[in-house]
Amino acid sequence: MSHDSCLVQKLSHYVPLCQRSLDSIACLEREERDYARGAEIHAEGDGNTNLYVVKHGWLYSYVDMKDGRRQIVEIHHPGDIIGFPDIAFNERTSVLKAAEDVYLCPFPKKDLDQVFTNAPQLAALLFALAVRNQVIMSDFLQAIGRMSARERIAYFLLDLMARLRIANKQMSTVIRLPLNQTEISDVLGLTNVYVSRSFTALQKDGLIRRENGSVEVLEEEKLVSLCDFVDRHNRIDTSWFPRQ
Amino acid sequence: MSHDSCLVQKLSHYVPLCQRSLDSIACLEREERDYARGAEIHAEGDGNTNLYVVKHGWLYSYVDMKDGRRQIVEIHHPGDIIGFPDIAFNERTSVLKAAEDVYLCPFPKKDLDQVFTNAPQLAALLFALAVRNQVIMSDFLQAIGRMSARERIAYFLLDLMARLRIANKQMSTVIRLPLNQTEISDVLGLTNVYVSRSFTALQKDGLIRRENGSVEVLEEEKLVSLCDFVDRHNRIDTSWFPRQ
DNA sequence: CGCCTTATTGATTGGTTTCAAGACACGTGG
DNA sequence: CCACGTGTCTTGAAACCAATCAATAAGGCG
Repeated sequence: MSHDSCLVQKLSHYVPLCQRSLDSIACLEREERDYARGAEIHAEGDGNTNLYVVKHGWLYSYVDMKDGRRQIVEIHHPGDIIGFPDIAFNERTSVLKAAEDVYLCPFPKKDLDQVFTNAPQLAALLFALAVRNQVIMSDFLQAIGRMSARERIAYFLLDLMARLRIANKQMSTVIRLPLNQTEISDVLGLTNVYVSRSFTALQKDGLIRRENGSVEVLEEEKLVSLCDFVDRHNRIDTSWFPRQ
Repeated sequence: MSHDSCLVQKLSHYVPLCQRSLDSIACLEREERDYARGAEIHAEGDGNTNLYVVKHGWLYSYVDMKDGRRQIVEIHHPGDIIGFPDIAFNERTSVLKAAEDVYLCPFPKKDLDQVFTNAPQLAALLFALAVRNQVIMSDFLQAIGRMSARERIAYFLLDLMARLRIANKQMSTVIRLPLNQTEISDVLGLTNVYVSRSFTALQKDGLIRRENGSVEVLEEEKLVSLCDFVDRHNRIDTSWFPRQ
C-alpha cells in the first residue's frame, strides 16, 4: 500500500526516508474521501482541524476580495499536503476548491506533534519544504509585481511543469490544464480577457500550442529566458538534516 | 544576557519557551558582528552556510531582475532570523543589504539539526512561523496583484506596524522608516515616482502625516478598510505543539 | 435544438510608467 | 559664508499596458 502513496513518492524525491518517517506518513493517509469538481471542501473562516493529502486531481485555494475579485494563492497537485500555511491559525485563511474530481486523505492537525517528537528527519524535511516555499513565493511575487502579462503566463506554465516533474520525471511537454482562463487570471492577477490575449500572442509566436484543455510547450528555453525562470522545485539541500 | 535577546523576546510572544528551547536559541547567538548602512552582507549565488539573528537595525533582501529593476522580497527587523527561506538551497537566492547600521549574530545552518533532535517545541514553533509566513506572503501577493498604488502603500504601513508591535507592544502610531521611496517602490512593485504621488495623496486625505524619515498613521481604521488588512502577526495557534 | 460555460475580439478608458525638470536638504571644501 | 555636488523627493506631460465594457464565436451537454 505505502509504495503507491504519491506523498511518499514526492518526499522520497528529496531524501531517502527512514522507517520512522515512513511510519509517520502512513498514519496521515488512513482515511480517503472523494469530492466532485467544483466542490468547496472548506471556506474561509472555517475551523481548521484537518489537513489533506492529495491522492488524485487538482485543487486550488483562493481568497475573495472586497471588490469581488479573487486571488488564487495555491494550486494543489497529487502528492501535495494541503493546509500547512493555515496550521498557525485557528481559522482557514482561504477557500479550498476542487478544480476537477478529486480524492483526498484528511488527517487531524494534532497528528503533527508525533512527527516532531518521533520523526526528526521528516520534521526537518517538512520544514525545509515550508521555507523553500517562501522562495518560490518570492519568485512568484516578482512575476506578479514586475512582469508583463505574457511573461506571467510563461512563468505560470514553467512553474507548473517544474512541479509536475517531481512526481513524473518523464513528463512530456504537454501539460493537461484543468483550469479555465478566469481561474488562471485569478492566479496571475490579470483578467480573463488578457489571459486570452496573452495566450494567443504566445501561440502566434510559436512558443506554445493549445488544444482543448492542454498546452504544449514548444520552445521551453525561450519561455525560460522570457521570464528568467529558475526551477526551485527539483533539488533541496538536505545536508544539515539530523541523521538517524 | 539571554533575557535581553530580542529573538527570545519575539519567540516568547507566541509560547512560553521550555529550557531546551532556550538552550538551543542561546547557542545561535554566540557571535556578534557590525555592518554599516548600505553594506551587502551576502550576494545572490553566494554559498549559504550562515543564518543571522538581527540584534539591531533594519535590513532587506532583494533580487535583481534582468530588466535592471529589483524586487525587495523581505524586510528584516530586530529579533528576526534571516536566511530560513534559503536553507533548502546551496546558494543564496537574494542579496542581503543593511538599510542602516546593524548588528547581527551569524550562526551556521548546521546548528539547526540540534533544534530538531533536542528541542521539538522550538522546532514546531519555527515550523509554525515558517508556514504562517506563507499566509503573510499570500496576503501580500493579493496586495501586489490586485490593489492600487494607494492601497498597497496602506498595506505596507499596516504590515510594518503589525510586525513592529510584536517586539514593542506599546508602539505609538509613528513609524520610523529607514527606507527611501525607491526602496519602498521595490517592495511594492511600483515606481519611486508613484510611491511619492501615492504618499502625497494619502497625506492630502488626512490618513497619514510624514516628517523626515517617519510616518505617522492618523487614521488606522481607514487604512485598514482601504486595503482590507488582516493582522496575521499577533497570534498563532500552538495547541498542536508537542508538549514537554 | 437550445442552454450554458468558456474563449475570442474590438473599442474605449484609466492607472501607472516613463521621461524630464525642478525643489529641497545636507555635507564638503574653498 | 557661499558654491557645489549628491541624494531624495516632487511635479508635469506623454505614452502604454492592462482593465473594462460589450458583442460574437465555439463547444459540451441535456
